[in-house]
Amino acid sequence: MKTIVDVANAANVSVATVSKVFNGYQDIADETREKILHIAKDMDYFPNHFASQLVNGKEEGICVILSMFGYQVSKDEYLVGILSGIHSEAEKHGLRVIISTEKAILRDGKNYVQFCGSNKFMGFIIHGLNMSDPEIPHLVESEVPCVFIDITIEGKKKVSVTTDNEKAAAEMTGLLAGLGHRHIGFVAGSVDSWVTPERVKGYCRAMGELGLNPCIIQSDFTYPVSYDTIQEHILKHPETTALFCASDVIASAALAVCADLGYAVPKDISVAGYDDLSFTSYLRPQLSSVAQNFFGLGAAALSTLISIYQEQDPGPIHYVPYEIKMRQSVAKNTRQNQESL
Amino acid sequence: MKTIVDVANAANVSVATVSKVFNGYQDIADETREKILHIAKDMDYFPNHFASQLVNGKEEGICVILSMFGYQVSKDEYLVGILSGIHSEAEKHGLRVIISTEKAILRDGKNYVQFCGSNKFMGFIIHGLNMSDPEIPHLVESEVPCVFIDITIEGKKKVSVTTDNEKAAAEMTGLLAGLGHRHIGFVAGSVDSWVTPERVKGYCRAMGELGLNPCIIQSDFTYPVSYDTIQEHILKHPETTALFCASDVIASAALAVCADLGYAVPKDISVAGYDDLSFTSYLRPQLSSVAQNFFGLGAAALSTLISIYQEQDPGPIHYVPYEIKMRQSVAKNTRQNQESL
DNA sequence: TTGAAAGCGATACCAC
DNA sequence: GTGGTATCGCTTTCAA
Repeated sequence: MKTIVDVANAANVSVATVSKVFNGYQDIADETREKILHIAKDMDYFPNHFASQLVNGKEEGICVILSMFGYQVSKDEYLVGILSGIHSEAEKHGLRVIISTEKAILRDGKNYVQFCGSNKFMGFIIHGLNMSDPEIPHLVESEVPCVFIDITIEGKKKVSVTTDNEKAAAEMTGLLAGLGHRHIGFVAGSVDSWVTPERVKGYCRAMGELGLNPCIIQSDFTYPVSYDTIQEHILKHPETTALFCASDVIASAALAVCADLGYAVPKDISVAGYDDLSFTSYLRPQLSSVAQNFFGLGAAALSTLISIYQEQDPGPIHYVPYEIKMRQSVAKNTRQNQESL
Repeated sequence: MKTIVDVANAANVSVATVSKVFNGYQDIADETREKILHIAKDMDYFPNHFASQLVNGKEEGICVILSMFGYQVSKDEYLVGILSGIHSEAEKHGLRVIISTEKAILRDGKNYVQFCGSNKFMGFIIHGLNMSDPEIPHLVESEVPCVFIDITIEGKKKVSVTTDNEKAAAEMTGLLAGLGHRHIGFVAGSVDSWVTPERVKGYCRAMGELGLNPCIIQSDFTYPVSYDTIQEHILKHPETTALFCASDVIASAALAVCADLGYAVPKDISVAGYDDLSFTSYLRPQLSSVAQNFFGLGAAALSTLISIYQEQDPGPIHYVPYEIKMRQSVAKNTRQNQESL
């Protein structure tokens, strides 16, 4: 690989001059600049990033920690949305983004704080964090800027970015009730997920305010478990006229259960999902859902990280707007089992 | 941030000793090593990555170029599969991976070759390349190791990694024909995608070998366009008993068209997709599909890149095995319009 | 407008 | 076992 010395020699100037050209200094003769630029391009020279970083020590990278990355299982579309949002925003600021897993960071016996310092990162964006990781407390106590997606963690220079799950769940519940539904079941996702209690809370609050009895159907985020759980529930509670599911995958299972049990959606049962992944509109009936803005979540995570890094205080939590999409799978309640009225 | 000097001072040793401890040298007294390690951890010191890189110049990073990243539109689940595979493999080799877009690389007037050299990357993994990019020819002519996913490009240290689209399409076509289908339509994706002609070729070859008339329905990879195109075709060609779609999204549209037109799937029409994204099993009927191994594609891309980098010659193209998943949406042809027999 | 030279932080060879 | 120091490639101040 060519170095600045090679370019300087070829151009018959000093390395200082070459350096100045690449760093936008204006006190260089146009002729000299052109010559240097031309020669550099010709030999595919560009300043060694490590050497530059070493001397002018400005951090210009951020690290995204994706716990579940590197495993066969992780193939969820929303991750692409988040990453895409992060990149889009990073591009605007000229920041480079490194995606890593805990395992990769922790190798060689180092911890997150050391890793950040060693690489001069502005901070971390963390998603899907495994809270049992013993190194996390140390990170949280440090002053390393961190943005957590979909989980709240308190600490200095620590901010959470998420959808307002409680509000969204409450709103969807209200909409279902507004369509005349009284027996609205909520199919909850995994208990160990941070978003689960939030969504349950919103649902329960809304039901309470409406004077309705909440009914939680505890499932997880997988299709097969959801299918079985929902089927069992419907058989036991035929009075159910609406199912609000904590994810679109769960909602797909609900749709399948209804079809297999001979219930028409939305005529007999209304079904709503959460996330609004792209396949929801491929389903028949098309799924109503709480649309999370994953791209926005990623973009917000990055811009929040920048502001923490710049010593601003954006507050402990930042909500990214959601949108409720009503499609074919939800309709007015037409069944007459509204004994609670 | 603390430097090696701070640690050396605190431990009352020289910087050389500290350096040796962090580089696994064995000629250090256990006692000294422990002391240094302890002090370092205590002040969250870890060798500055840029300084280390500068002196021992071993490249240990690879760059993934994702053209369509950073845009709202890209939210396809398969990207996560590919990235996940790349990361999984990178972790094994202790390589760091940088994900970037052309735009981010090309800023400051540099090109791909310069970017690679400046960052001491082992090479690039490129997906979704925009071939009209004027800088690409220069990269291809260079000796920079590159692995292209789903596109073939010839050049020194240039290898393609892909699913054998032609073979897979031919195989699926053969399976459909084996079930008695004679009028098998192929719904093709965007013409400007590299995989499209490959899949068309496989389909046509199989049809030809079976003595059947190929019938290409030209669409793109979007749902709405596919819906309209397929609907039009079915109305014009009611003899069609099977639709082989170039993607699962297209196949979802086909399923919807059939439902809306009153055709039962698979009784009246069989439908097959391509990709096997996770939502295919949420559909009713569950979609038969050519399952691409996206994780494997990513992992293979990285290991191939390593071998090119090491001056091995893995050949111009590497195929990652696919799998054909037969589910509910495909069945034996029961219609009697087999006039071509 | 250009260049000499002092570092940036870490590594590794060579003495001791 | 430990330490002195040249060196990696580049940036930037200061002089010329």
